[in-house]
Amino acid sequence: MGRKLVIILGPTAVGKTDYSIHAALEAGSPVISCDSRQIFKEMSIGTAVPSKAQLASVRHYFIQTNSVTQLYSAGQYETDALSLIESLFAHGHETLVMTGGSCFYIDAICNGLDDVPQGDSSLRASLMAKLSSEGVESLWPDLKRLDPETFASIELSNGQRVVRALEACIVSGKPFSSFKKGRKARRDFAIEKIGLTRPREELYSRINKRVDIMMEEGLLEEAKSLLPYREYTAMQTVGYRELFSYFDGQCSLDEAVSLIKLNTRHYAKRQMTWWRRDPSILWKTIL
RNA sequence: GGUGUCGUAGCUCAGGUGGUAGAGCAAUGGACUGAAAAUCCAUGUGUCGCCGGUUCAACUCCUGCCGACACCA
Repeated sequence: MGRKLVIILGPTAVGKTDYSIHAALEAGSPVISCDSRQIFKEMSIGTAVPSKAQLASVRHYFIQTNSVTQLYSAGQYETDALSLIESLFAHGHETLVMTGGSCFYIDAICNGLDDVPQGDSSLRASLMAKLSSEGVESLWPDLKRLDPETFASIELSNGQRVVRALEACIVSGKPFSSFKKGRKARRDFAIEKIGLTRPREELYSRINKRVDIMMEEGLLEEAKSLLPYREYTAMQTVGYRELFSYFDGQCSLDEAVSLIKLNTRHYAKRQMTWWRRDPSILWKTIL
């Protein structure tokens, strides 16, 4: 048999951690995490990082290795994870287990991202400033001029997308769309996707319960200690932003907790929407 | 017991000189090429509390009843 990457995916709180540890032990593989938030060392309770015991049972990668103070991205993850995967295969592994719920990151590993230039932080900052003060519409003329193709194809009301496209056009002097190859990257290993799922009602009640447990475990204190970092993009994370607004006096603690549950449910729903269109996923219902 | 206000979508509430109703949130569906736990888009039929009356027509006006709240006893 050839080299194979098994990706265990599924909505938040479905039960990926336990499942992937078992799968990894069986395959003699470490667990390669594919989670855009568990990668940050500052957060642990709110991101449901694996427990110490779980981490001790199998070698994990990309768990709490980076700082929220440093921008991380799907592109960065693609590079980092691919090189790790290559080296693990080179050291004799035949099957590797990856797990996580970050759809875009998983996609980057499976299909690759095109090589699109990134704007520097000051360019992005100025575009973002214009976005928030004058609205998306104010960015349209520039995008239309620099990249009519993208202008015609993206959701123009999505400010983040417009800024991203515009920033690529400006730094490169070429249209954002010209960087898109329109074909998937080739990987020299097989990919098998296993999707974990549960009946929606049950998933939602697991989410609600997990948030209560997080609060018991001290999420409030953790969030308070992270207040100094709140401006970093990585802190735009469910479980923290709601508590930040509680600290600001914008809502009661109960309201903040309810909002965490709600936003987590919304997140799970978006994850399912993303994966629903992927026919290559082998779904397993956990009961 | 009396008086008053209210009773409209899962929730909070709009509305109409009488022509069977609409917002926010929730919920559901969707998008997604370096912020992705982010960001964005779409979808609103519900005995307008119940029974009767007036009317061509009542959720809207009127009688009564039930329920909630407030005040007075």
